[in-house]
Amino acid sequence: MKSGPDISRIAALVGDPARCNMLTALLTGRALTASELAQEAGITPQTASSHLSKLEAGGLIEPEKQGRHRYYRLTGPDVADVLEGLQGIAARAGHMRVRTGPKDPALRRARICYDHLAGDLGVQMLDSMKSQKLIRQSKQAMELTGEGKRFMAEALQIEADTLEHPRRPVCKACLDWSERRHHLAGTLGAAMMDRFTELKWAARDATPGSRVVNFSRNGEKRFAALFGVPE
Amino acid sequence: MKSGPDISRIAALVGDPARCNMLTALLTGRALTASELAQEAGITPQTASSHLSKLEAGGLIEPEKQGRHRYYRLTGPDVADVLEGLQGIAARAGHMRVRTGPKDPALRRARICYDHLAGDLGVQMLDSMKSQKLIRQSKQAMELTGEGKRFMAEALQIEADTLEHPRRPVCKACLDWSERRHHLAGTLGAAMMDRFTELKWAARDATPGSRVVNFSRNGEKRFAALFGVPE
DNA sequence: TTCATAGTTCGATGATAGCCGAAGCATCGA
DNA sequence: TCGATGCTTCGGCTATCATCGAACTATGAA
Repeated sequence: MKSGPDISRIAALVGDPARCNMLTALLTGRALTASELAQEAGITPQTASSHLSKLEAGGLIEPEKQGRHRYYRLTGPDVADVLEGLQGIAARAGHMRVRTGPKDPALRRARICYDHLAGDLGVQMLDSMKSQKLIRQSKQAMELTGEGKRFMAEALQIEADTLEHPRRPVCKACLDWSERRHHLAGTLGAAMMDRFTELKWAARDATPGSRVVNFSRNGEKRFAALFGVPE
Repeated sequence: MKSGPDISRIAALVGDPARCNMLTALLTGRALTASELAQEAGITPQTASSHLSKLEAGGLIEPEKQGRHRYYRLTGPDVADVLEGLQGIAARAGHMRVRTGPKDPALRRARICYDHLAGDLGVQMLDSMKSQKLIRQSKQAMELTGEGKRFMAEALQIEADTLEHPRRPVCKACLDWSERRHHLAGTLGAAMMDRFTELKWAARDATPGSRVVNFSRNGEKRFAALFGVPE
């Protein structure tokens, strides 16, 4: 009888317009930062923070800490299913709604994430390194394989021994801003980006504050020879 | 940007504990009256009425008027899907909840609905009559087929001509209280119940106010020979 | 170290909405 | 025609909760 609060609590979380805007923004599969979600919902960061902790407590989203950012994503496909089911009912009952499309193609292609490569090309690189068995991922940790160490030495003149650092892992999965998947961070990720720059395969955009990375024609070709091309 | 209220409105409908209790009560597939839903939610009929009109406006439930009762059911399987999806998420995030089982088996078996047969046997009868092509259902209206008229005359000594009435249809689908499906009302439904009583196949329970209909052993056998048995 | 940015916590405010009592319709039974 | 029952509408009360300003913590950059 009095055993009220269960499914209605979850539904009430989705029932607030601000939270709902956040969730539908996450429905694309991309993980977004708290600030981005606040902007998406049209509310201040304080309010957003409150909403986000409620959504997390309700098990609808989960955070991934990334430096001073906090990326949020949906906890699973079942959450997305429910949201899409609600969309279907809402469409039947009244007004539709169109989601805003993807933004800024330049940033999505290749950009700097602190000191390593991110964007489509960054994700592609990590994917390729995994399928080539240059990197082995076990549980939380990632590490270079013997094959991987040889590859780095031959193809990019990077000696694995020089990468060790007391407070920073060699390999680290870093959540990508434009994709839902990870790219490669850590000292290896930084060293590879450095090498790309030295080899004049790529260069950071001249515009101050821009995170865009421009690949040369030759650089893109060499990159593709090692790691393939996205899509 | 400001195009806020759509899917969150639907979710907010489910988000209220009282409304949510109503919806989960309807999740069994049975249609329930406004009063029953009020009791299920633990609120007064006034409050329930307000909730029900909101749920109806949101396209989650639809009413079927039945005399002075108002039966509500979920509008479709997609609504049930969303509710079950929410249950899954809620179960993952916290406490489960067990639904109350079915009630009062005697009433569910066979009972009087105004003047005709309802319950498992009533639903079974209409189902059987449809599959035997004794009744044809087109759009809203139902009518006896030629085959059906012969059947009534031979098996139950009911002449179809005598059933016509200026303000009441011969055949009418009536929503069953215990099942989600319809049984047969109208002058035909009433005439058949009368005949069952005359033939001593069945009798209304002696308890004052009781709606239970008791079938004799012989009556149940004869009934089953014509219309089969439920389940 | 110092500054800037991302994010959180706290407290006060204000609006939304659930709730029930009382009264009004509608339908059924006699 | 006259109650009785199921359901709805109206009005007022109250509590919940979203919102934001201000202040605080943590991480990265110079």
